[in-house]
Amino acid sequence: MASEGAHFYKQVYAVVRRIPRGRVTSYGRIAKMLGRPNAARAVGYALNALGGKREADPPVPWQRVINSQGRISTPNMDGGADLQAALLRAEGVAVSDDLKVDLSVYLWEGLHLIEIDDILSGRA
DNA sequence: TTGTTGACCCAAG
DNA sequence: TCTTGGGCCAACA
Repeated sequence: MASEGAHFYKQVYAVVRRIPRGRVTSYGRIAKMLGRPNAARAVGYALNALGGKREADPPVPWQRVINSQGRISTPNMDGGADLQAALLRAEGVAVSDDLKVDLSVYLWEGLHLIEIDDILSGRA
């Protein structure tokens, strides 16, 4: 594979970038894709680091990542949660007043670990 | 190396 | 629906 030099962060970002517009997925789901079914916290940590800049280069659609309850867990500070809801709505995702998304409709199943490897190899 | 923290997940009550 | 408690992982001091 493309060397394990790729850190967990990179893998997380790679997967998040593959989330189709108008779809959402959960932290745990991403973690499972990376072969770490219980590393949801680490995923959140990665996105938290990204949140500091709000956008990275290349950009990461972090707004499409929510918790398994279909609820936006982004900190309200800096209007993060509100911004996320707005961005999702702009993509056609229905977000309730409680910042909840119907996963039965918008959930993105995700990729398989083997596909992740392909992406990290640069052949997306 | 240890302890703490975090945009989590799951099961119970 | 909300609150607890336990657990797993990665980054940081």
